[in-house]
Amino acid sequence: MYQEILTKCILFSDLSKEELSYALQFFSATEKFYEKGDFLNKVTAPLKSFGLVLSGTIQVYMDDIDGNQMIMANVGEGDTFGESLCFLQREAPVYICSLTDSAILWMNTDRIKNPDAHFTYRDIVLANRFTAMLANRTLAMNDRIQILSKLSIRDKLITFFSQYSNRYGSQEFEIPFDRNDMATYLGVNRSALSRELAHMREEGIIDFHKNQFQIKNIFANQ
Amino acid sequence: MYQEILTKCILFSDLSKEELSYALQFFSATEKFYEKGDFLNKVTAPLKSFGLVLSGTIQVYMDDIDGNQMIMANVGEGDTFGESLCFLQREAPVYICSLTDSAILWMNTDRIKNPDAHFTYRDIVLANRFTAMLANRTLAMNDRIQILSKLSIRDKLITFFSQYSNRYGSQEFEIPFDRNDMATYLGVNRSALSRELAHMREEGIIDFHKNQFQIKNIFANQ
DNA sequence: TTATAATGGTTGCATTTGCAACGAATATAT
DNA sequence: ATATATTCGTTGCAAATGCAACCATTATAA
Repeated sequence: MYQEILTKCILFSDLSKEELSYALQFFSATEKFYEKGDFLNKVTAPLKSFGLVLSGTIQVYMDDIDGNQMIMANVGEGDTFGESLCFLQREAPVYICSLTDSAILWMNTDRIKNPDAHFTYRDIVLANRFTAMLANRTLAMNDRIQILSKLSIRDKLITFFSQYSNRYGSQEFEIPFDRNDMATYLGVNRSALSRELAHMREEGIIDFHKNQFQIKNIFANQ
Repeated sequence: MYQEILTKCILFSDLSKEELSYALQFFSATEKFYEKGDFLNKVTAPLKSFGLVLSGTIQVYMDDIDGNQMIMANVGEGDTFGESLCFLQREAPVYICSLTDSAILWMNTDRIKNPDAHFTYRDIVLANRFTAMLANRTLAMNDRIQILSKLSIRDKLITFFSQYSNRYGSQEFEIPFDRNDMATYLGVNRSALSRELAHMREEGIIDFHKNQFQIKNIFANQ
């Protein structure tokens, strides 16, 4: 049922039915269901598993030094969370909360970290897929850091748009955020973001409608 | 000669002489020397290796959409670069340039990605060390994203300081940046950073001398 | 020593941006 | 259908911050 979602994850993409079944077993995959508002972990214990969101949305956050909550990630369908902490068996004061009703596929890396004598070629391939997942994660985080490092909203937007444009090979693309999440991703205030988007549209640099954006002549001004 | 530097890298820490030798061979390690200003890669070709800086400092950057150069990383002694791109064999328009005279240990992940029939237990262990390196990298990038996501310089500094304080388990610590690099890391203007640091000192929240910082009562105000 | 470069602090100013409040439009639930 | 919640844009205002220019101090080189 969740087949399509699984195949979106690099761990399980392009596997035969038999291989998929083996992979799920290799990562000790078990499905669990949560209701809106449920907590997925105990803060006191280190993460023994990482998760793949099969349906719904979950949020990872930690308490800030001044008591506020720092949102670390909103994780939607097909995306994973906690891989690094799980692999490193690192303790971290993170809370994982289900924003909607959700289904999570919990997995662990025990078979990678504690290989037995029968570690086979396909085990190595699966371990490499896990590594590739982390590598992809660092590249995605790097993209975000590029954006966040820009000093002005305008520059952040230009970087953000050009990344999407490159990724899709097109001047026109849809982004997976609403304005609120977009502002969070860019690290700016929502209304200031709206204002800057309006300015850029006035200047003829971009056009947009809801999540659909079009780059017109981003190089022209500035 | 570079023994101490190697052992700082998770790939090579706590290895016997014999194991170290095997690890170097496993990653096809070869040393190369560069002069200040030398380029370490050809932009047109994908990265076939990742690097460990044995001495000196190198910089990774790419051309921005508007022709400016985006600095992606300053890599100092003992730190690595290009692991993700190398492992994924991903092409990316990055420039790698030596800021000083430098010595680089080039390595690759061929033995991980193309395991032969004799893939042994210690090969698995080394592959896992590589994975752990990536996992650590994502955690470090996450810390930086936490900081960059804050909207004010004050909040960025508070987050930055509390990370260091947690890491060293002390209210007093030394940071590895000069003011310029610190401003870049925090994603703010250097003089604005100096100004905010001065304010925080006036308010008795922190004290500092050069790279030596002391948190006094960061919780008090705000 | 002297000269030069690098580093860090200070400040005036213009601009940007966060913030709050509000309203319109749309979506969702009852 | 009606009510309610969500999303998005707009705007006035105050505060934060980028920017540039300058100076002091320290480090480095000649």
